[in-house]
Amino acid sequence: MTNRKEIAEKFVKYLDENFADSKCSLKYENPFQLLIATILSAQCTDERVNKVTATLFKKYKNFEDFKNADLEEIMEDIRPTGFFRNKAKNIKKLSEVILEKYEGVIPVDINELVKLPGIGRKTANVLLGNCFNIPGIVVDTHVKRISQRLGLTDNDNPDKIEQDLMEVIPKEKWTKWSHQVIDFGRKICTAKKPKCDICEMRDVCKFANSEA
DNA sequence: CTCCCGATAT
DNA sequence: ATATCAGGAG
Repeated sequence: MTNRKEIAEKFVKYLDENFADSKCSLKYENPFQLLIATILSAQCTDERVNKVTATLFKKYKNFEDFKNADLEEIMEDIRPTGFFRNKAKNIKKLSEVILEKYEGVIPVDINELVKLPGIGRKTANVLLGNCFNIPGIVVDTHVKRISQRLGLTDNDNPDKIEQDLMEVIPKEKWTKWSHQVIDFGRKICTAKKPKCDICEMRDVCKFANSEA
């Protein structure tokens, strides 16, 4: 009998041994840049986001630049990241709100952040964890898939998955753990053909044991 | 639940 | 051709 807490402990240990130096793979120099980069990262690889932001941040250096920019032009500038119409609208609107309601300062509070257009708990937790040292579990596509495969959650809703994970992962590890799971998801526990043969979690993994 | 959406891997 | 990528909003 291996329960969730035991699986979580084993997983934390495994990740620390194999993904010790995982960190944010989005490139940024300040909270403004990480916020924009994370919005762009929805359903897009970080590699592509980095390619776009490399030139994007030379043109747009702060929220004023996005607020004053033409919407159509922002769309073209971020087009390769996909969902470019929604993302451009959200970035422009969010820039206006931060300037007008928050006096140009990003609110360091998840309950305020998620009120902003285009920002959900995933994006908010990325920003808070990496720029402000506020622990948060980032439930993205990798964390969701792997948590379900390992049986760390039975839920499909990201908010509920986040709650389930907060119960079994030590709070001080939340941010680091999220980066580690994402690296694990990219290299071992991939969506398509997971490398169960070389995965040390195999013996406690429902998914691995349900495969042929 | 659906829609938004381009680029790459399989 | 289809699945997938650091999701969020209506």
